[in-house]
Amino acid sequence: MLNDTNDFLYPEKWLSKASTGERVACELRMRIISGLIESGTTLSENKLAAEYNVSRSPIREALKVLSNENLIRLERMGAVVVGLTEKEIEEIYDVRLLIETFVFERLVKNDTAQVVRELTKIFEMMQIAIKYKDADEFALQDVLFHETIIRSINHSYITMIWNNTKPVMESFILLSMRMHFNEKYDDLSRIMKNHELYIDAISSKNREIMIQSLHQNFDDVQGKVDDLWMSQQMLSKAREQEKE
Amino acid sequence: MLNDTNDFLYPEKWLSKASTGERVACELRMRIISGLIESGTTLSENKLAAEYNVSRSPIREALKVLSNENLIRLERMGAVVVGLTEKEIEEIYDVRLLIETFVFERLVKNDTAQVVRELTKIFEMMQIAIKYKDADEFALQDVLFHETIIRSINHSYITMIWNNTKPVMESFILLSMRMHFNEKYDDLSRIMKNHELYIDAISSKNREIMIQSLHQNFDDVQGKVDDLWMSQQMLSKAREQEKE
DNA sequence: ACTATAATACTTGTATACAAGTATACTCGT
DNA sequence: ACGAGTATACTTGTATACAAGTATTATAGT
Repeated sequence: MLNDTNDFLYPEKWLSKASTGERVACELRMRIISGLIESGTTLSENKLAAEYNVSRSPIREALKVLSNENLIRLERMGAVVVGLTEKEIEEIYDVRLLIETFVFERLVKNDTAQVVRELTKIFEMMQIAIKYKDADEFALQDVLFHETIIRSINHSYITMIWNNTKPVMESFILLSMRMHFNEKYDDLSRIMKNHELYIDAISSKNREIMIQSLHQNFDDVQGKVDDLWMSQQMLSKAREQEKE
Repeated sequence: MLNDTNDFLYPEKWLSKASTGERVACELRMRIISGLIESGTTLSENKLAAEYNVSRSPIREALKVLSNENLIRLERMGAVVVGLTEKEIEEIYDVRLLIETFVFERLVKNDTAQVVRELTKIFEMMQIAIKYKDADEFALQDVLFHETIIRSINHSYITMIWNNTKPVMESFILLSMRMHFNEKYDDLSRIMKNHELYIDAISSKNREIMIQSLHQNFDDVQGKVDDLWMSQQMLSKAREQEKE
């Protein structure tokens, strides 16, 4: 109905106790970021409600959420899809760099034993995810890793920023991981190395290592951008074929 | 009905083409930040709808907004007011410092003539607001000043952060300005001096001056925190008297 | 007096209904 | 053929209705 080849892009198991509105938001987000819904498209509440077989209430809720995330622009008549270009991806990582730097400066003033413990656990979960080639789980843990760092300083407004950027980041990483999880083991080991570096930096409170790992992050992002671009290409090709 | 002595805290003229939901959000925000609605209170959609004589739809919308701003926590039964303590105010200014520093680093790479022009205009508007003792207008222009700086670099996610922090900041500054506008002319001139410094820093692209003005900002905030505290005291006294 | 259970009153989430406004398309007059 | 104006089909914003679930209170049994 929505898309013959791939009804739901967002893992349903992550939506166990989510409301209809959240589900729609997650699904729409994935469809926008993956390029399945092209930038510039105008979405109508009624059409979406019909498409997803729900009422306008949850649709409105979802659109508000996506609007907060800068994925759509709520206009007088319809919601215009903004989408995620390379520029936006760079910008979202600007923000992550910004807040993670801030968080690090706070972290080094406190006892980091607890957070290091948590991060190590997540790190090991990521290894298991790799072992069983579970791209979705890996993406989930990857995002959780950074979330754990950010939330550890109990800064309500930094947490707020994270909450607003997380969904887009999560969807983006999810798509990217699905794309190259099975082939590019080199990249994965590089990502794991970098996460190890993060833990080291926090554990030793060493600013130099932190800067190094943040920089490596940028390289990872570049890879992810390429992946997303590939993903969007593939999806649009699939769509073309569907039309035929 | 809402409050015998002061029906609306948020300037109605700023809500000319706002929806009911936005109005409710603005009003509730002011009531929470001013301390009229105490932290820990549980708000119910039905009660709010009855109180404001509107349906639950705009109330729900407003609560979602306030939840995004960390002023309330949406729980299973009711929305719990978090409020704005000194800690949160410090944190919101952490964020502003963070993003304004980031913006400055971007700004110095571009031509700043246009933004300097805009800032100068706003600066003059602020002077007029002082001249006519219009605290609300002054607060509006003050917020607009920073918004202009932040939006000037066209960074969608930095703008997003601004959009999410702006309402709280605006309400906070509004209350603070109303509190001491008539007495403390010294503070006002200090604020104006600081804004002049901001313009100088951007105009000359001088990092030293920028840091100086950002630091002065902190002093201003300290004053504002005192004002808010005073304001909350006064309002709660007024409430006590009302009860008698 | 106290506990367990049942009834009740409240909560949110979703669906539907309605009103006001806007863009599109069509018709009529020239 | 073409422009003005109207009709129509859409849009959102708000109100209301309903359903499912939760906390509270009252009641009954011991």
